[in-house]
Formats: sequence, C-alpha cells, structure tokens
Amino acid sequence: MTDLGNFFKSAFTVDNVIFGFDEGDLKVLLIKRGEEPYKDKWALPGYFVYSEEDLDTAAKRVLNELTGLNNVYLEQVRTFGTVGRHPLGRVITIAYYSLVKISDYMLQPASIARKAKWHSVAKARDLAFDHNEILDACFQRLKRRVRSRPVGFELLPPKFTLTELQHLYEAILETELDKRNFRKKILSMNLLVNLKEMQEGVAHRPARLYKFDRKKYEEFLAEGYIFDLSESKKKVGKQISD
Amino acid sequence: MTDLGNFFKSAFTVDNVIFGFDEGDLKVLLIKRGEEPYKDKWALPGYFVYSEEDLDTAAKRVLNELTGLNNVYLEQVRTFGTVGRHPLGRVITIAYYSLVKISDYMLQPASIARKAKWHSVAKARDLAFDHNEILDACFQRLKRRVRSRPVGFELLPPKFTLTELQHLYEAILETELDKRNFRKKILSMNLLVNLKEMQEGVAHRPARLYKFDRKKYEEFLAEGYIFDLSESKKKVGKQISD
DNA sequence: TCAAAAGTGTTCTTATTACACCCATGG
DNA sequence: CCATGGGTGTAATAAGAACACTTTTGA
Repeated sequence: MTDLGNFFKSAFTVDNVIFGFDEGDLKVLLIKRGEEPYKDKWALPGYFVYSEEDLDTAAKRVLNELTGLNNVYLEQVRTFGTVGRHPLGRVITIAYYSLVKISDYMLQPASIARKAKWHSVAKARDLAFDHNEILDACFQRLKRRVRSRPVGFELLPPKFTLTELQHLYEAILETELDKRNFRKKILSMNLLVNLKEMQEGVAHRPARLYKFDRKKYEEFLAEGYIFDLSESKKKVGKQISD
Repeated sequence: MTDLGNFFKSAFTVDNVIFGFDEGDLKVLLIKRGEEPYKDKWALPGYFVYSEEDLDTAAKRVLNELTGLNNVYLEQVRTFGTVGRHPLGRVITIAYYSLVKISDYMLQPASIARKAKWHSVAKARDLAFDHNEILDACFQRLKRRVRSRPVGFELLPPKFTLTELQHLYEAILETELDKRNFRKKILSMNLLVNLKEMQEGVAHRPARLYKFDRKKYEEFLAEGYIFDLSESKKKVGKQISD
C-alpha cells in the first residue's frame, strides 16, 4: 500500500439514460456526438464527474444542462468499467436513469442540446462506447422498478387517463395488459385521485382524469405498504421430482 | 472538452461484502485495519482497482486473496462516491457482494487475512469509511435477490436439509417462515434433488439431505421460468377512494 | 423416557385470470 | 350514423395463510 499515486490516474463519468413517454412509446434522449471518438454516433448524455462533485449531482447536472429540468426521478443503476471501454484511458462510468415528463422537456439553447433527440427505446441501436449495454441495463432496471414502485407517474403529465397509464405500463413491460384487470388493480391501491375532470377535444367518449396521490403513497409506505403490480408468474417444469 | 487531463486524477476501489451462513446466522467477513485512516476499525475487504483490471476481476481478486476461493457468486451492487468519503483524495468505490460456503473458507496465510473475522451482519456496526452504508445496501440487495433468484444455495454446503434452508431464508429475510408452507413451496419448484441420504450423528430424528439442481434450474430458466419466493404483500389503507 | 427436531394435509381466504357489451363524443 | 376509445362485473382458478400432531433419533 505504498505508492498509491499510481492509482490516481483514472477518471469517471456519469451516463444518464433519460426516459420519456410519448405517443404510446417509451423514448430515450440521445445526443449525436460532434467529436471523436465515435463522431456522428448517437450516445447517452454524460460527462466527466468534477473532482468536487458527488455522483448524483453530476448525473443531475448532465440532465439539467440538456433539458433544463430539475427535481427529476433519478436512480443509479450500475457502473461499467471494462478496461478497454474508453479510447482515452481508464474511464469508468456510473450509469443512471431518469424519468422525465416529456411535455416539460425544453430544448436548451446550449450547444450540447442542439443535437439531442428522442429515440424509441425499442429502436435505439448502434450507440457509441458501451452505451447499448448501458441502455439495456437501465431499461431492465426500469422494468423491474415500475412493478415495485410507483415511478411510472414520473413519465406522465400530472393529469392522466387510466388508458394512458395502461399504455405506459405496456410500453415499459413490453406486454399487453387486460383493461379491466389493470383498472381494478391500480384503483384498488387507492393511490389515484379521480379529479372529476374530463378529457377535452377527443373524437370519442372523453376519459376521466386522475392524478397520483404522492402524499397518500408516503403515508401508506410508512405503514408498511408495498406497491406491487406484478404479473402472473409462469410456472414451468411441473414434472414430479423424486 | 479540452483539458481532460484534469479529470484523470481520481482512483477507484472495489469493496466486497462477503456473506456467509453459519450457526443459523448470516455473517459478513470483515478485516481489522492495520493502518490509518481508520486504524483498528473493522472494514470491508477492498482495494484499488489496477489500471489494467476489470471491475469484476478486482472484486474477485479481493475475495481470492482473502479466502483462497474462486468461482463464487458475485454481484455488483452500487457505487459510492460522495466527495469526502476517502481521506486520501477522490476515491469512489464500486460495491460488490459475494456469497460463500463458509465451510469452504480457509484463512489464507497472507498477512491481510490474519485480521479477518466473520461478524454477524445484524451486529456489524461502526465500520471504517462509509462501509456501514455499503454493507446495508448489499444486505438489502441480497434480501431482494434471494426472493427472485436461487442464490441462497450459494451459502449452503452442497448437501443440506430443508430446515437449514429455511433457517437461511429466515436469517436473510429477518422473518419467521411457516415450516409446512415453506417446504411445500420450495419442493413444488422441483429444483431440489432428494439425495436419499440422511443426516448423521444428530440427537434427534435425522433429516433428509437435498441438493440444488442447477442444471434443471437452467433448463427451466430457458423455458421462461421465474424463481419466486415472495411473501405476502401487506395491504394497507383500504379506505374507499372517491 | 425424554428432548429435540423431522415430517406431513387440509381448510379458508385472497388474488388473478379470462372475458363482452353498452356509452359518449367528434366528425 | 359511424368510428373511436371509455367504462364496467362476474365466475373460475390458483396461490397463500393458518394451523397440530406423530415420528425418529441420541442421550
């Protein structure tokens, strides 16, 4: 443990998988790189962590510089650090994902944002660095999280219809849900407030608007409530064991 | 993005929460520090990541140097990187946990291992650095993981009784389980092989020995099987919402 | 013969699934 | 009056929870 100086030659970055939901589709905000390495490739927004900056702070900074948003749901997922992952040296990256209401998203005038664009998560391919892998890990995490925490609401406007909520879950979970069962389950949690307002200007019967009752959720949490939207567990291999 | 050199002044370490199970109790392997900082405090085994070394490799190295073990279950949990967490400079640490069969554990002659000792997880307190927080995060992760993956078996000898398995789950989940329901559920998964051998030399009716059928688990996985040992979901706050 | 842990089924309750029709609006 | 999505209930099935006594061994 003598010459520790040798170890202080590395750098770390944060990469932020910024999810949004629009047109029934789960999106991710990507930036087209303007320089080498990986010039002209799409990449996750990210940057080096400053020496006096906490990791979460760095992830929030990256998000804020790009979108102008603050107070956004943010979660660390995993750190990627294989030796050859960055051409400039030993750079490990701490991956985060954030959930933004896409309607709040304002393109910032900053140059970095000029080349930002929402991409469908399902179609995002061929990203710079190991960003495919990072995106995948964050998407998997979101899939699990959305069943066990009420984070889906972070992606919707404050007032939403049950069908919008269902479509959000379907997009994240990549599955179809039964309308009646979904409504029964989500309403039985008593975490949605019926706003007694209606959709307007739609060419069909207008839907009721709801909002998520965060205060009630926090009360329930304190009582030991566990949010749970899990689906059926496939049972396989029912042969008799001996 | 010009003077990137400024960023290459950080270091990263791995810390490894090594869990074992013995005497019905979940243990963690800690090392008494021989130097400053935190001299004479108990700490998680960890070390700097070498510049040509992957993160997982570093975590395995730390484990192997201490215990002589290889091929051990290892999982990255989270990266801890608040600015002031290390007195020597900006050092972030990638936290891992591993699961070892405590019976395989051999104290290595290496000097580092002389001061290693198993501690009850429930009583491990007042650790060096931010290691309390790291231990806690890894324990929480293990709690969740053990319900959704058959990782518990990593902590048991190859042949075990159902009661030992139940006690393991009870120790990790910090709860009591019903014997009949536990057996029904775990046996219904068809992942245990009844070895038709018995415990010997116990002062009571000897129990049957089982082993975990890893091959069968992998077959089931490929068919879409989901391991699940979840407990009841507490329902709270059933007032009628309006 | 006692102490200690092994082993075993049933009933009740709760949660999950599958499923089809009428309603309200805008164009 | 048509197209579009909104909104609703029930019956069948499956999973989870609660619960007590007999068996086998060593001391």
